[in-house]
Amino acid sequence: MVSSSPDFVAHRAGTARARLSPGKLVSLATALCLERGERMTKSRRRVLELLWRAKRPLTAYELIEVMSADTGRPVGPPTVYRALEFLAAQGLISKIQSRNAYAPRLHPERPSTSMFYVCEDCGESSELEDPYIERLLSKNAGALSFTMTRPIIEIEGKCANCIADEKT
Amino acid sequence: MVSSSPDFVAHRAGTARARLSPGKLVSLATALCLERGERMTKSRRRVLELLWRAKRPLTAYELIEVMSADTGRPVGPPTVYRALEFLAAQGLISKIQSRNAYAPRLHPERPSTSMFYVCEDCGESSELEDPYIERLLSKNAGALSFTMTRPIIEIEGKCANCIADEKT
DNA sequence: ATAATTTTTGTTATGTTATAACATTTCAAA
DNA sequence: TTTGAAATGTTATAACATAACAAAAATTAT
Repeated sequence: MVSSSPDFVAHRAGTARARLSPGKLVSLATALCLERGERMTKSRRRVLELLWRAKRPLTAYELIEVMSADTGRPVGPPTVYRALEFLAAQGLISKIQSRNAYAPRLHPERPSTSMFYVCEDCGESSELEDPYIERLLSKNAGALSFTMTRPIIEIEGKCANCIADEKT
Repeated sequence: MVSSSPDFVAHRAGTARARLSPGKLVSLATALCLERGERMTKSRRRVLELLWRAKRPLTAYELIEVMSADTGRPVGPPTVYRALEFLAAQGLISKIQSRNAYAPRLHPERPSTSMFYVCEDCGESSELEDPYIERLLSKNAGALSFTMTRPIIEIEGKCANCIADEKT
């Protein structure tokens, strides 16, 4: 994993939600937690905000680096992994399995599954929801007498920018 | 990761190919490699066979253990990872990202993408192909000006056996 | 056949990702 | 304001994966 420090630009996205400011997003997330009787603590908030501001999904250790720099003291892996686990359980983020990295979900208030289009060159990811595909997958599961609980859909490929760059 | 030793029973599958004997499968794989000017060497063959015989996807370190026991001498991680890399490049296996484990592909001769239904209780996986879903994903990619090269589709849930067990 | 070249494997070391276990602190309810 | 539950800090280690280079095996050219 390359260890350059993350730049802070909004995620690319297929929906309006992508344009929420970090503050707004954190407010929304906090409200969701409140509704659910969960606590949006300092490190959880910080992790969510860092993921939201990042240009691409970040690894746990990238978060650890930034948060350690933040506080001037070393932050242990469990701190970050616990925050990630919590945020994922609340549907606020998803793990990008193919990169061992974590991305914020654009519509945490929705139960529907996020699909991620991940550029194999630059690592940027775009999130999309497609309930129709989700239903098809669930239907296929049925044919196997399998009960679907959590689809993981990650599309590797190249983003428009990287394709353009290749041609120059 | 639990480290119990793998049992050797055929993968569950949605197609006839699942019933190929390990010998037949290895022959087919060898033939494919030959066509392509690639070599099916001893450790590659052994890894493929172990994955084919296993009841569920195996981790690299499970393979290392078995192969070390096989030969009476320690097998290093690079040996296994290199074989896995080769087999994946030939379309003979897929990595199950959500479990850091590896499964054989039922139809290595086909270019189409495999989807894996993975039981979160017992770890068994069933493979399915669905060109229609693949086309939908590719179409969505287009809407993002994204060129799809490799979809990763893993469905977590519960297999029929584990659901039945729960009810007893 | 044998030298030269390429591919594969062996070996050692290390890098990266993630969790276990237990002490301490924080927070909210009683 | 105690008390109990949840969250965090800290240390250690487990689990997953690759880099770098030496040795061996297979392939090709001579």
